[in-house]
This record gives sequence, structure tokens and C-alpha cells, in this order.
Amino acid sequence: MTGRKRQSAEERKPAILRAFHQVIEAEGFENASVAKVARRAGVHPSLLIHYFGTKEKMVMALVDEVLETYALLFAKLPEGGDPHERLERLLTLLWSLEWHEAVNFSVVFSFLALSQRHDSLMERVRNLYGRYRVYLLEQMDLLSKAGAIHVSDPTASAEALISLCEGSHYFCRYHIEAGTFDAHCRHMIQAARLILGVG
Amino acid sequence: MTGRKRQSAEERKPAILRAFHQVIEAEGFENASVAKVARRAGVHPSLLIHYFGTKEKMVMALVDEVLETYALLFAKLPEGGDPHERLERLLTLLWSLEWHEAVNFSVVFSFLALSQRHDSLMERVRNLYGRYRVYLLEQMDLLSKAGAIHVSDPTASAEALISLCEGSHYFCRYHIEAGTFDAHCRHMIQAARLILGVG
Amino acid sequence: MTGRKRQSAEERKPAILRAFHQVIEAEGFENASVAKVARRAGVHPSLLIHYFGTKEKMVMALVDEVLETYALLFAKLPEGGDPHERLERLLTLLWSLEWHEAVNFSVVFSFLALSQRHDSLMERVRNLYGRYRVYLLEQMDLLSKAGAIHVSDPTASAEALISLCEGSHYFCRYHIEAGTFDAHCRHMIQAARLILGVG
Amino acid sequence: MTGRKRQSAEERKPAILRAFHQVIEAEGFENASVAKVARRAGVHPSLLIHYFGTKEKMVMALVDEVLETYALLFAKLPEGGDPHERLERLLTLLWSLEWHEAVNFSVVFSFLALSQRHDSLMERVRNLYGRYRVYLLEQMDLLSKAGAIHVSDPTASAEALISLCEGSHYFCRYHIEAGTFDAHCRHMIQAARLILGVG
DNA sequence: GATGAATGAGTATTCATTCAT
DNA sequence: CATGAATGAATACTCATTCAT
Repeated sequence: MTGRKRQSAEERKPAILRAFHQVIEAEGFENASVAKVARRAGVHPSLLIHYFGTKEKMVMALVDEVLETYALLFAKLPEGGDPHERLERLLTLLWSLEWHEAVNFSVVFSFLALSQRHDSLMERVRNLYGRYRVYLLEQMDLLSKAGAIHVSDPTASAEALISLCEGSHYFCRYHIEAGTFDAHCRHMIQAARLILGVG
Repeated sequence: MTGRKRQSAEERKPAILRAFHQVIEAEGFENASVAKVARRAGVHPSLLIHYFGTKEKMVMALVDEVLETYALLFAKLPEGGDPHERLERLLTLLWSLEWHEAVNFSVVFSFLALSQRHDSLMERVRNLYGRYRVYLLEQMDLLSKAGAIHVSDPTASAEALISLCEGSHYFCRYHIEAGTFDAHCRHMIQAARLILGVG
Repeated sequence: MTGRKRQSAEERKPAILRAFHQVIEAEGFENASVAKVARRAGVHPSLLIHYFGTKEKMVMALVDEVLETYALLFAKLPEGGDPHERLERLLTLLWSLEWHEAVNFSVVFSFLALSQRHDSLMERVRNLYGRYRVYLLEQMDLLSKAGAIHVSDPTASAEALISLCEGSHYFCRYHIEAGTFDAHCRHMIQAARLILGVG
Repeated sequence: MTGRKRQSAEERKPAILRAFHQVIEAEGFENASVAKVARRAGVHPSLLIHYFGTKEKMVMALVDEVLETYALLFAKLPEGGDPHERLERLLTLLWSLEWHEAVNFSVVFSFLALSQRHDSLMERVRNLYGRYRVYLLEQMDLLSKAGAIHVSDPTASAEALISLCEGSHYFCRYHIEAGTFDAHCRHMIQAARLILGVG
């Protein structure tokens, strides 16, 4: 009884957030109550309040974690190498299944909806996209100087690339048939090449 | 008791759905209770149940209305005219402020989130995107035959166009600065031209 | 549309009461709402109020009907004949499957519960048992004079007979095994004979 | 906020069930809402749900308590003594005012009605009557061996005894006049003697 | 650090009923 | 005669949270 579960608060927080994520996934954000999350995490509901202070703060903690996970995907792109091969790697990363599956759309759409009314959350998402754009601009600058791509307005092209990528990932859930993900990605990569002046 | 208004249910339903939409906009889907909608519509909460039977059915009624509104935007594109000028009209429509403002993102993101768990809703969204793609393919076929665009794989190009457009509309809320909507649209239209082989 | 359902209110009342009975049977008295009864009867809820004035009055109408059905069972016993054979007929009637099945226990128990708080209903049930006792006393008087039974205190014996019969009918639902109804009745008839001094 | 009492759930449950019983008694099962029970118990409505989880579970808890109270009455019969005197004690117990008053008929009839649709409850009642019969058979076996009663078919006689007793108790509420309970019981005991072959 | 008791506002929905048509 | 609109009180239950232990 005494030395049973010796876990500190900080150790348990991630497990609770994982449970929270699962509940949203399974039942939707609007049905993800503190009680349900606690039940799934196997702890007492009061404990969640005890840890996070408020449900809203718990939501924000989850948002941070999810956004960070998303951002970390860029770190996977190895540096260096031949420019043309490097471009391929970048495009392949953008339309990789791994990335596509890294996010749960039920959760993400809920957060995007939430961000419309919640300034702090809006700022976080905005910031993530800022980092996204900066990263792409850096890469494009490198590739441009190496002659691997030919863009006249890098900023405009980066915006287009992000839009194409985001739109594709979010809406291929609706407008492509099951099992055609690979083909869809190939099409998108080809479109991306046109945007980058290498079609 | 005094001023009991005599209106048919069908007459009042649109007003109630409008109130529902406003509440979601103002407080989020998860806080849009029957009571709040009724209060905003100026009717008794029981009446909403009396009309729609269930909150879920009311949600679906709203979804139908919103999706239809969205779909109707295509009808605005005038037929005929010079192919090159027609292409311009199509692209301008896709990135028009009118279209962008036709939807409320708080509502739409909520519905997208909901569609991940609600088969019937998923089907409706899917169907909408199907009509979207069919329309674009028809237009592209016309333009292609008239020599206004040059695409090798029309289906792939249509997918790219939709992805670019959707991604742009949804995420320009985050990754562009306020007041740069026009510039963003010009960039996107240019990217679209590249995709359509007229860059 | 005009000559579709030409039924007067009095013609429809029995159908509504039958629907009411069915709803109680299926879902219990506490769940038998006006709306459910109306749905089963295929009419508009307001109509029930229109006909009966109040739900309570509708309950009372059903009570009257049920009690009367119950009382009518005695009318089935043919008059005349040999006293000993007549006694057999009486006992067989008391423990006949027909009688046992004439009442629905879900409904009856509900009414008995209701009668504890509802004076008018209590009086109706009391009255029914009064008629029951009077009938038995008449029969016992006849049989006694004909030497078919031998009872010292007819009133006491009638009470015992009713108690035995009621107790048996209501509680054989619990304390006998399925399919042993016939044997149970034979046992009860034998006990009744002992009570009537003809064992 | 001020006088928040610190009691364990298990301590309070009996008091709540007592309040529940009283409400059914006073207003009928169909009107015994959680809110009314809470009001009578002097606690917050949510607390009842907190304790029992569901209204249905609360009903079942009450059923268990009531049935157990009923069953405990047999324990009151002292063992041993002269067989003939023991028989008298048994019959007197069966028709004692104490036993008759131990149950509230409004509650019991409601439970019997409920048991027709609720399997688990049906089983509980059935089980109670099983214990009842077993007890009577044991007693009858003792008395029979001691020559105090003379029955050819003990099971049949036990069934008759239970039926007579139950029918008498439940329906003497209707078919005897006020103030004649004692006389009624004497009549029933005499009938019981006939059934047991000691008339 | 963790839990159970307790709360009060809020949830969607059902209720019997009234009224105008 | 019959119905749809409308109501307001009530339903069981959930909510995030607080507090004492």
C-alpha cells in the first residue's frame, strides 16, 4: 500500500495527457470530460485538477504536447547531401505516411476550432506555422542557390507549398478513395515540383 | 401565453439553425447547448426538441445547411466567354474574399472534427468534395480543349488544385499576417497557374 | 381525406385503453406516458387529453375496464346441475388457466400499488372483492344446503377461499417452477376442498 | 459550505434508502424522483447518484433491503418446545400484526409490478419465496414426525399455506372491514389447520 | 500526494397539458 | 373532430470543481 505506485506528479502528467488524447480521439473533444480522462488514466478525477489546476490548463498542456510532436517531424530530415536528392527527401517527408499518421485529425480539428476563440491557442498554432515557414524558406534558399529549384518569389512559393501540403493532408481524408494515398502523394509531389520550378 | 406566435415549424427552423450557428461561432461547438440556442432564438428550449427531435438531428440539419451554402458558391461562376478570361474568373472565384468569408472556421473545424467519428457526416463531407472535384474536372476539360491550360493528368491536377485552395483558405488564418489576404491570394493563384501549366 | 377514419370518440376510446394497457405491460406503469400510448394507438397525444380530460381520468377508465373484465369471469360458471359436479366446476373455474391469464400482473400490481394512495381506486377494488365474496357465499349456501360441502362458518370459509385463490394466482408466478401450473392448481383445489369440508 | 458533514457513503446509504421508502409510501413509486428522495434525506440530489451510480441501482438496493427485512421475520420463531404449542406459534407468526405491518403494500406492490419486467428483481423475489417454502417444509417435517400435523403431500400443503397466507395478507386490505383483522386472522389460522390436517 | 465527499450549475430530453387553428 | 405549436416544470444524470482528510 505504501510503496505501491511511487510516481511523481511530473511522471504521471504525460500518462494523463495520453489518456486525454485517447478520449478525444474516441469520443470527441466535446465529450472528453475530466471524469472520463481520469477513468482511462486509472486515477481519481480530483487528481487531474490537482495536477493541472483547471481543465482548460490541461487542454493547453495537451495542445502544447501535440503541436510540439508535430513540429518535431522536421527534425527527421537529414542535413547535407546532393541538392537534387535533398529536394526529393524534403518532398518525400512532407507527404510521408509517417507524418500523415502522426496527427489525429479528430484532435487537430478540435484544436483548430478551439483556436478560433482562444487567443493563446491561436498564437501557438500561428507560431508553429511560423517555424514551419522559416524552415521551408531556409531549405528553399539552400536549394535555390544550389540550382535545384527555381523560384522567383520564395515567400510566395513557401506559402503555396505549405498550403498544398496542409490541404492535401487534411482533405485527402475526404476527397480520395481508400487505398490511394500513395498515388495521391505522388500527384502532390509532382504539383510541388511545378510550384518549385522543377516540373 | 399572451403573444403566442403562430408559425409553422418549417418557417422557424432556419431561424433556429441561424441561432445555432451563431452560438457555435461565439462559444464553440462544445458549449452550444440547446438552452443557449433557444435563448438566442428567443424560443423555449423544449421547442427545439419538438422541432428536431434530438440535438444530434439539429446538428445534422445545420451541417446540411452549411455544406449546401458552401456548395452553392460554384453556381456563381458565369458560364461561357473567352477561355483565358474564363480561367481567370475560376481562379479568382476560388480565392475570392466572398468565398473565404462564406464559412465560419469555428463551425467548419468543429464539423470536420465531428465527421471523424460520425459516419453520416463523413459521407456528407466526402460527397461535397466529390461534387467539388467533378466540377473542377469539367471546367478543366473545357479549358484544356480550348488550349487555355495544359495538364497531363487532369485528376491529379484537380486534386492539387483543391488541396492548394483548401489548405490556403484554412491555414491562411494562421500563417499570413493580418491584411495580407490579397497578396496571399495572388501568390496562390500564381501557384495554381503553375499547376495548370499556364505559369 | 374526408371520409377516411370515420370513428366517433366513443369508438376510439377502447382502442386507446387497449394501447394504454399494452404500454403498461411492456414498459411499466411508471413509464406509460401519454405520448407513448398515443404513439401505439396511432393518434395524436393531444387527442387522449381531448377524450379523457386528464391522464388520471384515463388511468381510472382503464382500471374500470380491467376490473370489469376480471369480474365478468364469474358469469362463465353455468348454473344448475348436480351439486357435487357443480362444486367441481366452481373450483375448476377458480384455478383455470383462462382466469389466470385474464389478468396481466404488471398491470394489476401497479393498480394495487396505486390503490394504496388513491381512495377512489381503493373503493373500486374493495367493491370488486365484495361482489366476489357475495358470489362465493351464494354458491356455498346452495352447495351447503345440497350437502355438497360442510362449513361451520361460511364467511370465514369464503375469506379463506378467496385468500387461497388470490395468493395462489399471484404468487405461483414466483414460487412454482415453470410448467407446473397444472399440478399447482390440483394441489390448491385439494386444499380448497379441505377448507370446504369435503377433503 | 459551512456545515459540510463528514460521513462515509456506507453510513448514509441506509438513511437515503429509508427516505426513498418513505417517498414511495407517500407518493408512489412512479413519483419517487431522485430529487424528492434527496430532499427528504436532506442531502443534495447529485449525492444519491454519487453513492448509487444510477437510480435503478438505488431501486435495487432498496429492494434488497426490503426483501431482507421481510425474510428476517422467520428468525423470530423460537426453536424447540412442545410440537402442538410450536405449531400454534408458527401459525400465530404467519398471521401476526407485526408481520403484516412489516411491509408497506404500496412499496411491495410496486416491486412486484417491477419484477414482471426486471429479471434480476424477479429472481430475487423468487429466491425469497424459495427460502420461505424451504423453511415451511422443514417446520412441517418436524411437526409431522411429532404427530402434530397430518399431511399426505408436504410440498402441496406448503404451497397452499404460503398462498393462503400471502393472499390473506395482501388482500385482507380490501375484502375485510376495518378493525376485523384479528377475526380474519383467526379464520385463516383455522383454514390453515384444515390444510395441515389438524382441523 | 492523493482521495472521497459534496456541491450547484448545467446537460438533453420528457412530461402532461393548453391553446389556436 | 383533430392536430401542431408551445410551454414550463420535471426528469435522471454529468459537469468541473472545492474541501477536508
